Amino acid sequence: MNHERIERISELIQKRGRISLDELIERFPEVSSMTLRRDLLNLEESGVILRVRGGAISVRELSKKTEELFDKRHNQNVAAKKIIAQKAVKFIETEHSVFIDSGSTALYFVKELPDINYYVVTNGLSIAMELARRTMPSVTLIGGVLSSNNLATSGGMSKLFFEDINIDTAFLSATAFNEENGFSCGSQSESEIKKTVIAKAKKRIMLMDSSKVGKSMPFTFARLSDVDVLISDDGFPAELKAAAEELGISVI
Amino acid sequence: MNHERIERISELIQKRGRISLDELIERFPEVSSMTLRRDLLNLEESGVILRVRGGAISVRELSKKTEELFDKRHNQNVAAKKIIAQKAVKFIETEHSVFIDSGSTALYFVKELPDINYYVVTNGLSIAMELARRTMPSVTLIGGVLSSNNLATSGGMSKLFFEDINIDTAFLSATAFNEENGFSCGSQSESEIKKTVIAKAKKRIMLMDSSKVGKSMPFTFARLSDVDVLISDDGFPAELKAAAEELGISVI
DNA sequence: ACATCCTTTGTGAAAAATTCACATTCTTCG
DNA sequence: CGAAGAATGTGAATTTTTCACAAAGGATGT
Repeated sequence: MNHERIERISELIQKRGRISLDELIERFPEVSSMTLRRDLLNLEESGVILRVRGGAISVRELSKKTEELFDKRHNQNVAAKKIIAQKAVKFIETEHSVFIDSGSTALYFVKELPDINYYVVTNGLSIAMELARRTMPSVTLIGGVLSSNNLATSGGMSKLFFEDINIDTAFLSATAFNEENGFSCGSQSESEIKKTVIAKAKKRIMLMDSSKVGKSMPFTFARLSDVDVLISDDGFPAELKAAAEELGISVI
Repeated sequence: MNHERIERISELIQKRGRISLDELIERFPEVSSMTLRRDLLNLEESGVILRVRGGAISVRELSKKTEELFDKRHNQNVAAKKIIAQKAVKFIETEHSVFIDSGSTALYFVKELPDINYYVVTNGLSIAMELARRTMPSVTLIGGVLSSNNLATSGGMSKLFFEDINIDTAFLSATAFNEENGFSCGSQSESEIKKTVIAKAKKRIMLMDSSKVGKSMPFTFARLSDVDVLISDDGFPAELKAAAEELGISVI
């Protein structure tokens, strides 16, 4: 068995996610199709790939698929969130210290983040995990009690943390917004963190897809006037946009 | 398209992980094999399964495979770690406050943990994530700078955290141990946390598979005499066991 | 109720992919 | 060098999948 060829095939599949036998035959004209089949069988046995009709698929590719599936199930409005994320990335600058809130919109945001040098502070575990894969940004996690529904830390300890931290830009998210109650969320301790961040940050950017508008949650942590930039999607109500701009907020 | 049949097929595949077309034909004799094929095609398009020669495989099953693969690659000594984990679980008591170190042995440990009422403090993201799935234990995450190689927080902020925290039992892990340098690890800040924990905890339990013995890392955080219980696997050197027991440490 | 349209299902032939068994070539090692 | 064993090639046999079209079923509007 030619080990080098198998290795090359494996790499190819890892990189491309999926490959057809026909393409393998094209790329390795020096061996017969049967040999390539046997190579794939080999790789399948070692658990790296899965043979499917017509070729093979990388197991890693598959796990990515699972993630997407999971995403779709648990997150509404994926399209809107991705759009918001892309708009928000433009506000990232090198050498800046940024706070990133927990929440699923923020997760899409970090997925878009460039691999450049800045400092991230967050209370969201998923955010931290995602960023840990990168090389560049330094990530500081706010400590505290972990709430299992949103995988974010909060609580008295967390507030203590902020005393020594400076934040240039804060990317915040909210569970709900209406004109009467402003931006609100579902837990007291979470709202405390958000308040602290708002007080600390030089620039406050709110990421909120339009499905949150017109709703209300128990704990208000900010008014419209507390933010500097509001990023949303196409479904954002025009009258609210006007009202925000009246207050000097740029709505994107 | 019969939605109910497709649903039943999907469930079957989810439960069994994998199914052959022949078996489907047996289970659904009221429809033709072509229909079943079309059902599978459908499910594949919606991303739930993957069709392979002769049948189909659940995507979830595949991702489980990936995890195992990942485990094998990144963790040596899985068997030993599982054994250690099982032994360690016996030291958990309700209403206690326990610290769980970051590290892969600890991860196996939390997977074994019962779903009862106690308080967990940890600096390991994976640990926190795993526990967040459970209902019972309350999890407090130590804040600080996240190091991407072991997904643990550490640094000056972390130490501050411990001032208000009490720990009944600490489950610690080490990257290396030898008689000269004691228990050691690869980062200064990590060793600071471990030291703090050791100073705070009433009972100190070290989880260490035997492959770590006889090695040394740059930063020592504890001596043999600093721990109360040492949990390892069968490969643990008898003379070291004797030496530890001499010091009043119970070696399990 | 009936005709019409659309969707789902069934059928068997055609195509494609995969396996198999055996021949051949290439290595390696005594 | 020669024999044994591994790797590869070949073409036929087998299996699986696809395809195209027919039949059946169901909804809808007149």
